Formats: sequence, C-alpha cells, structure tokens
Amino acid sequence: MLSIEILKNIGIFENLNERELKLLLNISRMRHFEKGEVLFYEKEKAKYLTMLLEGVIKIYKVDPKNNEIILHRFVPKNFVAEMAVFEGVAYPASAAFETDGSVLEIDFEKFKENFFSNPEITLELFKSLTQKIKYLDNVIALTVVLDSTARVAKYICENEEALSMKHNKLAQYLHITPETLSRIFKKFSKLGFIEKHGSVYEILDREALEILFE
Amino acid sequence: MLSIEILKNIGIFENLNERELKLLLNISRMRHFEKGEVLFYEKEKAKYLTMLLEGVIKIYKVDPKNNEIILHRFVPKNFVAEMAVFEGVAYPASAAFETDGSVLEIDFEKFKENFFSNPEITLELFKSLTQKIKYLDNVIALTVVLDSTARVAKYICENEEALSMKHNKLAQYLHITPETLSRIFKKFSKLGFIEKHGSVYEILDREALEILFE
DNA sequence: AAATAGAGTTGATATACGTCAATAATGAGA
DNA sequence: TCTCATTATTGACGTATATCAACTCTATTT
Repeated sequence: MLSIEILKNIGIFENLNERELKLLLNISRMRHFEKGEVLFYEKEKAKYLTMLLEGVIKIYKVDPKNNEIILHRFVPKNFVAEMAVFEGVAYPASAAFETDGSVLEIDFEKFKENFFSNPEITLELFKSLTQKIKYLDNVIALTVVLDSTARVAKYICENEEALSMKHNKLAQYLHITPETLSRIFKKFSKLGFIEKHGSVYEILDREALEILFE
Repeated sequence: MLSIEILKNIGIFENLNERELKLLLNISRMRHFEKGEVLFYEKEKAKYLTMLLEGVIKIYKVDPKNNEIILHRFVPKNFVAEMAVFEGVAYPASAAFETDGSVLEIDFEKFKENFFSNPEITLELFKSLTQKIKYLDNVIALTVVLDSTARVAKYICENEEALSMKHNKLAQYLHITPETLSRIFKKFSKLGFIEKHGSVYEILDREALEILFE
C-alpha cells in the first residue's frame, strides 16, 4: 500500500513538507507487477508519470524480425519514459519487468500544476532527462558507431559485471548473437586480452581492449 | 553585434523584462562561423550554453573508419547540446556548420543562478531536452532497428524533401552508401512504389512503403 | 552417480551491405 | 553547344555478422 513514508524515501521527494506529501499521495498510486509483465508497449499513449520503485525493467524496441533491441535496464528509483508524458506523445519503446517489481504512477497534469514551480523538483527532472539522453547516446555510441568486436571490448571494459554475465544476456545487450559473442571472447582469449577462471572472465590487458574502441 | 533586440526575438526569452534582458546580455556573446567550421568536437568539455541563431549545424560522431555518422541537423533557434552543459560533461558528438551562421553563447552558471527559477524558462528547457530525446530515439529507430530498405522507405515517407535531395546527402543521413541507396531506389521503382520525374522522385504507393517499416 | 536441460561452442553456409572500379547521366561554366 | 566536374548507376567482389545445425560442457534434479 502506498504511504507517505514510501514517498518520503524517494530522493526527489525527500524535502517535500507534509502538506505536499499528502497532495502527492492523493495524485499517485502504486502498482505491482510480476516478472515478465509489460508495463507499457511502444506506441501506447503515456498516461502517468511513472517511477520504478522495486525490481528491474527493460526498455526495448522490436525490430521487423521480432528481435528485441534492448535500449536500457532501469533499477529503482528512476522515472521511466517521462519524456513521453511531458510531451503527451506515445512511448518510443516498450517496457517489461525482468523481476517482480512495482511502480509509482502519478497524475502528470496535477503534478505539473503543483510541483513544477519547485526548483528542487525541476532540477531533479532535468537530471533525469539528461540521464536519458546519455543512455540513448550510449546505445548509439555502442551500436551505430562500433562493430561487434569493438562493442564487446568497450562493454567489458566499462561494465565490470559483464565478465560474469550469462553470455546470451550479454549478447542481447550488445545486439549481437551468442555465437558471435562466443567467437569474440575466443579471439580475445587467444590474444591474451582476457582469461577464463571458472565461469568468470578476467581482463588481462585493458589497454589493448581500449585501443579497439577508441 | 549582440543586442537586446536580438535576444528579445528569441522565443524562449520573449517574455523577459528589460532588467532580465540586460542581465542576459551581460552574460552572453555572439559568435559567427563560416561554412565548414567546427563549433565543438566530441569529448571536448562543454563551456557555454549554446543556441544556434543563424545557419545550419550538423551533429555527428566519427566511427573507427572515419565515417561521419550524422545524428541531427539543427536550424535556428535551438539550444545545441545543452545536456553536456547541464551535466558538466564532455560533448557526446561533434558539431560543424554546414552554412555560414552564428551562435549565442551564454555563461551557464550565471544563467542557472538567475533564470532557473523562472518557470517559463525551465519549461522551454524541458521542451528542448525532450526534443533531443526524440531526435536520438529517431536515430535509433532508423539505424538500429531497421535495415537499409526499411530505412529508406521510412525516410522518404516521413520527409517529403528526401525525394528531391541529392542522393549522397540522403545516403549520409541514412548511414548507407550512395550505391546501396541507388539500388534501393531502383528496387522501389521496379516495384512501382516510386517514379522518377526529372531529378525528383514521386511516391506512387505510400502504403506499400509503409508496410516495409511497420 | 545418472539423467536431463540449458548454456556455450564450433563449423558450414547465407546474406546484407560495403568497397572498388568502370561507366553513364546531369548540370554549370565557357 | 561543348566541356568538364560532379553525381548517380552498375557490376564484381569482399567482409562482417546472422543463421542453422551439431556437438560439448555445465549444472541441477532425482
């Protein structure tokens, strides 16, 4: 059940006073989702300002061959696709839960009326928007600019967890097939850039990898 | 020479009072550029809040083979790469003038101090940021999700001017080679989807083209 | 320990585009 | 109108990556 306590624990709202928190509570609700459930589909009209409270959400597009192209994974507590609500346009991508989770849904018109004059709130919203620009830029930098080899090199250099991820998940992230990923890992191993310890890889020559994508 | 008159004619500033305009004038300057000149390079630190006043700017990344990947073309009067200034990070792409032009450079820290409490200004900045998200989304929708044929179909359906553009410019936009573009146009002509009249193409079967990218 | 399913690997093959080179069409200047 | 430079087209070929299928490894269940 949604409560003032929960709202208070969300960074962007922590400095709201009691009156404001009550108001916010009145224009919000919490919804729970199970793993696999879809929060929204691409091209659906955005209705609420949505913040992820618990769980992991993947944001993805579907290409003509029905491949999922994952743009980003969100963890709490972040606004999801606020751009679409701000602009009153359709969602540019779909969102689905990868674990059980919950979101906060806020009536956007009322939120705008009551909270947009609060500089702390607007500054947070700015940050949230610029963050989204960075995520999209990252997708482009990774997917449009680099070839598969460079993409893998960049990703494992910049995301420690990539080395212990399941390869088919990682491949999905990088928009390549598991087969291609396997071949690239093999190549890097042969070149002595990485080494396998059990099921986890270790980077031996970070500089060499960096040369590949810079 | 930069003047209050010029500032007054910029949409986002049109409701500022005399005092505010003078303040803005004090923290701004105008810079002129010639066709081909670079406004900023990718990875450079952003120093000023920049608005394009005259001319056309292309925003592009460079891939490892030194191909330019054009993300967007800006026309007046738009903020350019404000995200980088907001976040105090490096520009995620380069910007160069495609015609002679000029920009307004605003001292961001002082602008923030003095104008961020003005809801009209912040709302415009929101719009500008969400617009950028849409541009990037478009690049992804076009380049990552669709293959060349679908990309061309989408672009000529959604951008009338594409039909009379020079093919090598169009190809650059779509991140394909002129050869590939030529082959796709030929294919569309053979299929009766488009027809050439002089140097301009005409769409005969819009629905067929739409099926290709939907 | 045996059985089984999922994940990862490998090789053979297909395909979409890019590259290169030659040629053709177009358009601007003399 | 002719010339020259740019732009567009075409064909032959190369390359990166996807696809498909077989196989191996690993981990979990019984």
